[in-house]
Amino acid sequence: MKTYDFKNIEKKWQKFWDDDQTFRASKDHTKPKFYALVEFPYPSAKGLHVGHPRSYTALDVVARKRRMQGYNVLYPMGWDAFGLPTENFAIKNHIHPEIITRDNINRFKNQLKNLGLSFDWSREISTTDPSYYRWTQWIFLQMFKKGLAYKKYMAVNWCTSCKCVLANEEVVNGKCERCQSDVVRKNKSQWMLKITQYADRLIDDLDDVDYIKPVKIQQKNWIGRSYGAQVEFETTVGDKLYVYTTRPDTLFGATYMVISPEHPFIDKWKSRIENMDEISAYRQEVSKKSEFERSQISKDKTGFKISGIRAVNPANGKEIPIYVSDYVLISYGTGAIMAVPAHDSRDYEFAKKFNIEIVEVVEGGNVEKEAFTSCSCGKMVNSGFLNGLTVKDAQIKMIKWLEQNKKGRAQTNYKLRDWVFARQRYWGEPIPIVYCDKCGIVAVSEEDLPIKLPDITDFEPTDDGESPLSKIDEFVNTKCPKCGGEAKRETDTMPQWAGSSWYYLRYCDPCCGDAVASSGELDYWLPVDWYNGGMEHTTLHLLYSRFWHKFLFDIGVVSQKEPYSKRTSHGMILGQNGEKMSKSRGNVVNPDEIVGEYGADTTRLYEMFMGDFEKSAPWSSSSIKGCKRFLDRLWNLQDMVEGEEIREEVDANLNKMIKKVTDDIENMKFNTAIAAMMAFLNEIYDLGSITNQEMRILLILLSPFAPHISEELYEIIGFGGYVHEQKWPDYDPDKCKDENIEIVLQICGKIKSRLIIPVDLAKDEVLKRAKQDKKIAMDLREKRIIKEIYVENRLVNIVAK
RNA sequence: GCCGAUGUGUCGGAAUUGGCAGACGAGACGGACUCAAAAUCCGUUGCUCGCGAGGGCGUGUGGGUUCAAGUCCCACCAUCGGCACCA
Repeated sequence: MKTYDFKNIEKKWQKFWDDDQTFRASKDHTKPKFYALVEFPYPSAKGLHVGHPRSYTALDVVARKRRMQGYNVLYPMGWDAFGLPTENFAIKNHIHPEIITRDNINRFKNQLKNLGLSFDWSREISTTDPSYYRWTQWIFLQMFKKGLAYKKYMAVNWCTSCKCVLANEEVVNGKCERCQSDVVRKNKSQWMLKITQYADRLIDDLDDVDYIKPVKIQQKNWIGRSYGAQVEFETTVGDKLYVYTTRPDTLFGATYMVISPEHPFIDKWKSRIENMDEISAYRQEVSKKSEFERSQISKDKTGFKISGIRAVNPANGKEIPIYVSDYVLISYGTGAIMAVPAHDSRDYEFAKKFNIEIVEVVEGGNVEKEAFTSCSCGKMVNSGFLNGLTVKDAQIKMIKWLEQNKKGRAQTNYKLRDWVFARQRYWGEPIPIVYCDKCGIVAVSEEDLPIKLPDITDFEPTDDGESPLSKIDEFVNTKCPKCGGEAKRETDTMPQWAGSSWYYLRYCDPCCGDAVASSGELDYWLPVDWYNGGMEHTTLHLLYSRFWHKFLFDIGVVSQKEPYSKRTSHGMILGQNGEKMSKSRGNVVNPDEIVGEYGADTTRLYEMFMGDFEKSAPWSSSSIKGCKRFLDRLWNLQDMVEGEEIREEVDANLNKMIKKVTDDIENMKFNTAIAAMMAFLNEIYDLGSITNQEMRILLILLSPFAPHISEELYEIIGFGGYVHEQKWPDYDPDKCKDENIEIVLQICGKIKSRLIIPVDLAKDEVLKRAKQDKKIAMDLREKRIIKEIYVENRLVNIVAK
């Protein structure tokens, strides 16, 4: 027997699979399909992280198993390669991002190939490829034509040191993610995508997909739909103020109003505001604060009362004061609120500080001490025609009253904001838009796509935060597609989330030249059957791509409402010390070293065995040895093969193992599937030998996890053919049962003895035998039996006094 | 503050969904082989009392339901993740 030379064995099979194109998805559309997808990586300079293979191996196991079960499997891989880190590296080292990207991709690809993942490399894509981003731009154009892409003058995050605009996700605790300097708000005209138009569908269609619960909950919370009412308040200047409230039932308790410092009402009526100096100073002060500072000082409420103007509570006609305070946000609802201090803790705090009247309208709490915010109990008081009603009934009645009296209406609101879809950066997809003095904002014509990134050498953004593209005259100056006159190109590029919003479509038909993908391929492969990825993408990538898909559904590009029918998530791999892996903590594990030392099969096996797939787990450099040992023991089995057929004494456990492994893979219980195979191997070692058929089945079951060693042993033992072409074994449910089983005998729930009985023995007979047991009989001698419980094939419990 | 997840030996983790807690792996300890070490193989390994047969305790804490609770209910504590003045 040769030693287990995993290095050469793994190289040999990786080359074979490559040459043979073993894992190429078939064009045969008559076969049942299975589309498995993992999030394509950002090819960073750091190389592969041990976390990547966890997700990739998991779906690789599923994909390999499904192929053996007769499915036409699509398991593709590609590169989400536009983005900041590459661009920053380019600026620093004066290397073109394209070159950096190419090198990083090569490195990543090499690392992935070393793991023996069964990707269909013939469908490899990169978001930075012009033939790919042509269609990213095309989708943007369709959105623009449908009014879903629009420009808006708005506050953006501005890094004072980098002199550039940052995305929200690039701002950490009010500081620039890269240089740690302060981020302030700056007004700028930005491209936006109207994701809010899809808010309802993005929530409601979650009912039709199989996503793990936390993902659905997080998306729902992020979209933040709430039901309430818009209410009209008259003011003493004759103008109206509108508010949004989820508690119209408490309208009688509204003792003041608050408008946000940015509210246009202030400027409109500044001549009537007697303390405008005070208000202006306050607005100035607030505008200087960053969003971060504004949320940090949330405990202490600030603000000023507007003198000279008062509002009228529409429910009771009482005049109430209007305040300006930054605890009211201009970006949510109407930028103005009706304050009900008795039943809202923020209003309560504000009212206490400014000595405003607090009127209880729902009884059940103690409004002397704190706001009573529960709306599940209590009756209405001090509320005119609502008195005595429950909160629920009062809400319905108040909305009806508002509508009848034309003072308001039912209204639904969302926390979700439109998507800021522009970056003043080089390394992204150019936004295919032209500005013409005559025609305004004009879409580039579709035949001119892709608008390619010009080849430049200076990637620094300009001092005023414009994209580096704005410095390239040949790029900027163009002709208007409409009138043919002089025009200028948009120089902003798309955010990194653009390319990843539709990549799963491109895999279906990666070379298609006249559409995102041909409809025949899309109809066959979609939806993605199983998509695994990180929880951190739940409210960004996953939501964005669902939005794009729904848009593409609306314009007839795809014929399914949802892109992914199943979404799962892997837990993070932590460092040995249980902390998140990072360079600064010095606990990073390099996958190349692990593969070099133990081999790809052991690495794959360990990543699947280390714990519950959905939970995070710390890396252990000693535990991985157990997986290596298991493969060594498997390797040594080749000398223990004797006999042909499955032995009777092994049959039951073999069938149990097949069932366990088959079910566990589908349920992502990879750790227990491996444990079952380890237990089987231990049993074989106890017996001292294994037969051909037993070995064959063991190798087939193990092959999705450890494909190289499985192929090699399959060849060495000489079964003929390759393990990956074998049919996945079935199990016989009848054989999974043992003939005799041990049951537990309890008295009053305490285990007293055990008994071996034939399986499925009748209850009466079991109880009879149980009572004949020496210990049980002894124990029962002085007692009276009250109850006898028999749980089939499991236990007997006799309750006696 | 709100939402979500988690809490089981020395460690990673199992437990057919209410039915033998600790599968499988790691580590540790003992033994075999070896001049020796590594590797390998064979044992032991939740805590505790007892020489022993055997007993008691045990799934974050406190209560409850049940013949039976890691699993269900109530209250609390801790850790992690997300959101955070969203009216």
